[in-house]
Amino acid sequence: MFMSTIEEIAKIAGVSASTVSRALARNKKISEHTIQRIEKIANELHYTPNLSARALTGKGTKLIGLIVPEITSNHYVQIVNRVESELYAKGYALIIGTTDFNADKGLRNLEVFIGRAVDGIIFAGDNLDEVNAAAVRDIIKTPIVFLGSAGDNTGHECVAVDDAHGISLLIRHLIELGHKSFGFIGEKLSKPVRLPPFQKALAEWGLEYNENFIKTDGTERFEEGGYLRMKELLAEGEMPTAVFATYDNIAIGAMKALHEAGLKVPEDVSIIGFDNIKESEYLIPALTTVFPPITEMADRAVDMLIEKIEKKDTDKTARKYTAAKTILYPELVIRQSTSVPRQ
Amino acid sequence: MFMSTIEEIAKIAGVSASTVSRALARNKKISEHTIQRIEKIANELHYTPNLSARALTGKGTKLIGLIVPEITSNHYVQIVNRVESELYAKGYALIIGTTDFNADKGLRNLEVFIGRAVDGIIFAGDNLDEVNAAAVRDIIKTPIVFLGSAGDNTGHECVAVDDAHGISLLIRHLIELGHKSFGFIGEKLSKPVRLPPFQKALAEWGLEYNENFIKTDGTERFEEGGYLRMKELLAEGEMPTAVFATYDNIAIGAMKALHEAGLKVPEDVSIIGFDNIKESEYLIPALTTVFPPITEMADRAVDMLIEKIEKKDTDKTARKYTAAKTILYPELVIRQSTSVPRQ
DNA sequence: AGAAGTCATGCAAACGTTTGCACTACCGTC
DNA sequence: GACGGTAGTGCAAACGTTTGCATGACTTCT
Repeated sequence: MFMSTIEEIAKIAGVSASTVSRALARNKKISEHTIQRIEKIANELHYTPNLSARALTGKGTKLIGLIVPEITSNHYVQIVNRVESELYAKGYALIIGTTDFNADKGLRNLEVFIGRAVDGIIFAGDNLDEVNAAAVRDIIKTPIVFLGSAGDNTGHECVAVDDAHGISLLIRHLIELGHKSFGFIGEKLSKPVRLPPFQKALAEWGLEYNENFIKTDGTERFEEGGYLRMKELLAEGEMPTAVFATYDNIAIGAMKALHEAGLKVPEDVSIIGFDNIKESEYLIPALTTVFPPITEMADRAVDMLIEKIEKKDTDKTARKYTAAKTILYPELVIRQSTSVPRQ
Repeated sequence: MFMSTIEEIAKIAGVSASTVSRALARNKKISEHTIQRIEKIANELHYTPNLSARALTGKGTKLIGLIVPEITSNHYVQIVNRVESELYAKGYALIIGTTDFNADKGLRNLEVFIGRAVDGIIFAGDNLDEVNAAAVRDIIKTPIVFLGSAGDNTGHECVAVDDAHGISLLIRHLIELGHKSFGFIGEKLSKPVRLPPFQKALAEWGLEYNENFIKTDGTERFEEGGYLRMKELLAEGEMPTAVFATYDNIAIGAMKALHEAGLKVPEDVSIIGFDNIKESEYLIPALTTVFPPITEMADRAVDMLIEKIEKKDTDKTARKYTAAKTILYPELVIRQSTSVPRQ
């Protein structure tokens, strides 16, 4: 039932395999009558083309590879989710791989995907340099688009969100409320993308940057990291009046630590997260957070990739990289976890 | 660089393609010396076998399809995550599809996967009947294992978690604390799997089952659904002393509603969730919840599938279905959202 | 009526791999 | 020195598609 071949259809229809192939592709050279007949048979047989065979003839696999650092955080879940549904709608299937923030694994994934003859690749990661992207671009014939933060400037085709913009929004909000001392919890990364803009924003407002208020260790374990780092901050005595957690999930842990210490959010300490995960609105207090346009990011990446694939399909000659870089901007969602500082 | 063929290697090595193929498979008929030489060349060329071609010869694609209802809830995220990493370790790649709880889409996914010649399929979903699993089993030659709740008894190869057991654990816990009236929020499903065991558990303890305390509408939107349903309960006046939310995310919304109504958890109302998402431990109060062994579920499913694939590989003759059904049991994680009822 | 054109279809090669079979050398044996 | 064995390798077919080219049957024009 499942898994019949073009040959079988041909036999039943009393025509040759080529005719079936063309009929199914609605090639104009085949008579309407034959097309109808063949389509009917194909349906009855639950015919699905063998994509491996098709791939071999250079017609593409309708397979897209998506590489993400990990898929348990809300951020990447949303991306995977959106990319999958967009791709499905366009008739592509999604194959995914994770890098665990590891450059080698990223490269291996790339090789694996290429061996599987994917039609295109979306490489997501805050840290585009994880893989030596420049090299990759030159080596790979498969269309690829990068998806990440706006930090890099390596000139690849990519869609990125400007974290720095979100962070300056958040600092401005805090400053307007009257805050003067700021903490930072999160982002223990080989190449941090949120800490530098944080420092820069502070500097722009002529604000003091207190090294002691920056906590990065162990924050790759989100809730736990946030909890532990906030406890550490608490133990050291001097406290900032506002703390920026680089992910909402870190903020959750941090708020727990504050609660246990008998401190109130936002009265004693204001907290801001990043991501706007779906739980944030329902936290107590509801979390003020930076909201990157994930859906749009995913859509753009998919569109760019598909366009690239189909363009490549037509003019196989020159594969020029019109290295387009789409930058998207996050918004600030103000809720109850921020207020004017005490006193 | 990437994407060289066996032919090219053969040319460089001065041997035939078949020799290269065998050398790369470490076939004993090829001299050790030749193997070394060919492997060296293959490495230099970054050779990756074209899996489409290999698939065509019946050697399998090393591709596994995973079908889930959706991938934004914590439960399925964890499953996808674990399945992916297990599979990666075993040299397989993962292709995923979502059904959106829709039987047709499930079937289409199945067809698509088969057309892509996946080596095996994991079909996850609380509701195994979404797809007429019995029919599927007979039709499909591709190894498949189901992953879901223990509700069904259609006799497929599957790994399931016994939700009912978790629910009886939870009811017992509540009863031991002294609760007498129980609410239920969640699960607007074509075939509910948690409500019946809930009712059954109540009956077993000779407890009254109050229809007014069961709220299911709109709970497919987790936080929001929980929030709205709890508000509804609150508005109706009479309140249970304990409420079971079928997902932790629903519990989060419910707790928010209670908070806004000025009610305290657990003093005024005890709340229990289901899933043990990573945020639960850090909620205020930390959430008591039923914890299904997701990691183990995923591992078992992968193991069963791979075993099935490789067994099928050896004895191609009989493909007998030793329809094994593995049942796993959830635990109850007791935290701060449950306590003795007031008065 | 024959040439030229159109339309529908078939043939066969190609894509990259695996594998049964055949072949060559070389070895040791009697 | 002919025979069988074995180790190493090549040939060619097969997997299911797609597609350029060839073919054959009509139609239409002159």
